[in-house]
Amino acid sequence: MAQKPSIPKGTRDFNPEQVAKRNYIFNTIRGSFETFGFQPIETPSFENSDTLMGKYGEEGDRLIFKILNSGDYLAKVDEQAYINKDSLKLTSNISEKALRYDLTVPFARYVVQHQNEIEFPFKRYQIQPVWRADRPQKGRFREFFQCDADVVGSKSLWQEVEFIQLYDTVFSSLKLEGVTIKINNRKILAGIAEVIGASDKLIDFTVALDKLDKIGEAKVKEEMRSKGISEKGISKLQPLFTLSGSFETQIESLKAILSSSEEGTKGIEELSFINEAISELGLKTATLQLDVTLARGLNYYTGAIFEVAAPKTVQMGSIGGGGRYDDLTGIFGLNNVSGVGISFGLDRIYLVLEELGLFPETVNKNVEVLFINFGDKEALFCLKAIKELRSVGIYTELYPDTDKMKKQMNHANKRNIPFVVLVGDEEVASNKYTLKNMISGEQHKVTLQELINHIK
RNA sequence: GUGGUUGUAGCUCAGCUGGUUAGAGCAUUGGUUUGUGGUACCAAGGGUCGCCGGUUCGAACCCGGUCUUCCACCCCA
Repeated sequence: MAQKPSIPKGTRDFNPEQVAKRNYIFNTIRGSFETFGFQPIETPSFENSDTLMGKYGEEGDRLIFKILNSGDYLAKVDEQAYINKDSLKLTSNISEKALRYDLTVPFARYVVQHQNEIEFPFKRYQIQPVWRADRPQKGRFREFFQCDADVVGSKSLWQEVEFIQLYDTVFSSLKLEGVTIKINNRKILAGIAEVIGASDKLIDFTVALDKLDKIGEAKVKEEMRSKGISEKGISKLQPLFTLSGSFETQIESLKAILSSSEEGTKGIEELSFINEAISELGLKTATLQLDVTLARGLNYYTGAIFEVAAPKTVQMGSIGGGGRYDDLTGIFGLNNVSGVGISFGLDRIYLVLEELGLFPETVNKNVEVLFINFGDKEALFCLKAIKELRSVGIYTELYPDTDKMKKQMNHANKRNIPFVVLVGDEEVASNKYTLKNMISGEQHKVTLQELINHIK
């Protein structure tokens, strides 16, 4: 045998059943997006590098797939950078394009580029693959789909409220009950950093805080110390580590901690507004939870931050995330256009639904009738009938070759086709069809009309 | 990027401390049954043991490298 072909690390092939299941998720999400008033757009798989670089933090830049320039790409390389093995500089010399890393930044670029055609506020959704040069592990791939819905051009907190409802609607439609929608606000994180005198270390501080439920209080403090946050500041954080109770009680505790920070207080007001609205409106199956440790690495968020956790019975990272970004289009030259959006991780949702057995039986619409092929004369006779069946929407196939009956029947069996039609000399002569039910084994001679009625 | 783990037939896996022609189940193909599938029985085909190199009289097994799998970290959907 020739050398076995393979696909790159972190990528996957999908068989017909998997595609059917993925489409089920896509269709459910798309349906919800559209009922909430979002319209679809698509953007290219790859963008100019400078559109993407620097938007996801240092770590993000490393995980962006760069596309090698075409032609003699070494010709334009900076000699000095080459000699010094200066990868950073060399990269910008030999690569000017990169695969998209998420859908939010390309969307911001789209908004700026098409600002004169767009009627604001603009609600768009986008379902496309993204690529990350990450090490694969459970639920982490190098190519995966994101399903994003964003609104730009409105600062209203009602958008945040609607996005929480949208999450709830989608997961309820997928019968995935018990998800937790975690919410936080960047202003609160900034406020806390301000209070403890670590405003300049906001990122380090939030990254450490984010790990609280994973590595525990002691190690979080340790990490903060190693990042240069003062002991005095860390001690001020103490109330945070013991924060618990309902959304409202947590809000009250935060108010006390953040009373001296204008920004922090603003964040609290925003969260309260959203929580009160959701309490009034109710959620179908999801739970809204305040999580002050929720940070998310993407550094373009400025207001609300969302993350969705799968039900506790499954071990899976977040299955969705999002937030508000006030300045994203500003980077591309369009100021004062605030955006907020959420994302669904299709591939992870798939794994969760699979693990919990939540895919409906009927995702895969199968062929219903297979006509056995006895020869060219009979096949032509069959195709006339097949034409009729198909015209009334019955999924029908003719076995293409005049193989042995046993083989043809076996084929129907393997593919779980429920009905088989046999047409030989006898049937052609009498203008009838022998219809066999593959499950019961029964068979009858019927007319074309009876055949259709029986199957429909 | 760091650390660990995995790779034997199409699939799931055996293969003792290195020792002759590498096995099983399922799947495939043919037959018992040339107008009847699922069951049964019989038979056959299919592997340079991920790849490259090394140690050895001898390597699926030991060593090094590389790719791949899965996991933890980093980070994240």
